[in-house]
Amino acid sequence: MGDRAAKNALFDAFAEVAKALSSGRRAEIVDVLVQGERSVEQIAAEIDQSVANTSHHLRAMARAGVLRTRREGTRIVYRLASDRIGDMWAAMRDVAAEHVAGINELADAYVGDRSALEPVSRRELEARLKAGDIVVLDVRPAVEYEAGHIPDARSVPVSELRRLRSLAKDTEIVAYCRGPYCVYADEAVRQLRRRGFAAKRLEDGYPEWKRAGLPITVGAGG
Amino acid sequence: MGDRAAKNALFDAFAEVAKALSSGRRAEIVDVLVQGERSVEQIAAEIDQSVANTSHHLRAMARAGVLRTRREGTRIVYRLASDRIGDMWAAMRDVAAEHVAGINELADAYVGDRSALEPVSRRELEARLKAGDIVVLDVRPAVEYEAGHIPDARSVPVSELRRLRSLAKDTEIVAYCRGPYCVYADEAVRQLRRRGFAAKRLEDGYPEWKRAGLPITVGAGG
DNA sequence: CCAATACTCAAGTAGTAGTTTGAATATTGA
DNA sequence: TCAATATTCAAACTACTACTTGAGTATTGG
Repeated sequence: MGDRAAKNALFDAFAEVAKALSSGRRAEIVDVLVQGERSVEQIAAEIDQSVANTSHHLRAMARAGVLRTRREGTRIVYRLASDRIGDMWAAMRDVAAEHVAGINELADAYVGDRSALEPVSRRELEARLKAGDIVVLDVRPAVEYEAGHIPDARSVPVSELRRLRSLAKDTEIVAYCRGPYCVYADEAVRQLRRRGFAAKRLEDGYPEWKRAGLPITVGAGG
Repeated sequence: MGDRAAKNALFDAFAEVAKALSSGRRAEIVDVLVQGERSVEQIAAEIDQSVANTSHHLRAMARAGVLRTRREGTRIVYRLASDRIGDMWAAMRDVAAEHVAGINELADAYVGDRSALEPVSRRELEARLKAGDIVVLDVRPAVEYEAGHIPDARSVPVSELRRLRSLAKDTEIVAYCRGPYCVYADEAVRQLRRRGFAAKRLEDGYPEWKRAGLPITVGAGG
């Protein structure tokens, strides 16, 4: 008891969890799976990698314990082993945002300048939802909306935003998506503004809303 | 904006944080530094590695943003960049405890069987501290006690436990140390029981107490 | 300025990780 | 049973990581 070899083995096992998230592509995989389960092919498409390579990463992560699988016909569907993995990913992102030099420049390069989009805080959105004077749009893919969304949000995937008709021009809109580093809501806000709507984006996304313990709705309905 | 190269770079940057904790020895370094700042030599001794190798790890972690340094005479003192790093380490450990196959066996191999030590929960310790009917012993090294401890705990490093005299045999004792995977408190409880005291250990340790938002005392005093 | 102390750097080795390519396996629906 | 689809496996390559050894650098106290 208490010897070096045993301590090494134990801490190596802890480190396995960090290893499971220690490549950019694996971090992206977690970021996708936080939104709900996905097949290998879908994940490969999201992270722009070959199916074989994606499969390799997924297996490694499953071996480390952070992912679970389930078969659905010919497909294998991967999901996070638990919400705690999402918490850890959030902690990791926060640490990076606070301490990694140059992360802001990298984020800007990816998401572009957001200051014009007037991000709305969770707190503010919550208040205005209660007041009922805004329309909230969930611009993620429909499956992610169905897996869970902010109450009373309408599902309008960014790819189908053009078809949106039934909104008065003076309605205020808040769009949200996967999180602070997701560009769907930015794209949606820019598009809506070009068409004359008063649109803003939520400063983060659905997972943060859920993690904060705010109410959510599961399924297709409102 | 929103292109692949930029997204890769951003997520690679997030992954740097995980990489900083993705070896067992680095995880141990974080586990030590959660207790307070340390010099390179002290850390090397704690993790049983050469000073050169330890220095290498420390620099890499500092480069990744999770550690900060400060010079003190001829020594370089490393510390966590912020408490959020400790939160992330805790999340990692929890995920491992929940999901990594075999972690319990590894933990048992290192800490031994704990069931006989009758671990006391934070909640219970809090209540009994208020009632004032127990003695709490901080069995970590003295510097760690001074960096912060549970109010009214007495500093009795496990190495000096033999000298402990001034306790009535019928006093109930709760010992605590660095956390659930630290063996100082186990060692202390076993030793105290051999000498006829009624001793138990806190189920986790000081960092968890602090993280839970419970009151702490900083400095040498009670 | 010198010696002692504490830490970092550089080079080398052995082992591991990420990606690609092409073949192999498992399940479904006909 | 057979073809089609979805996923995994195996091999190979490149690049990186952990650790060791020995030399180099910076600060302190005399």
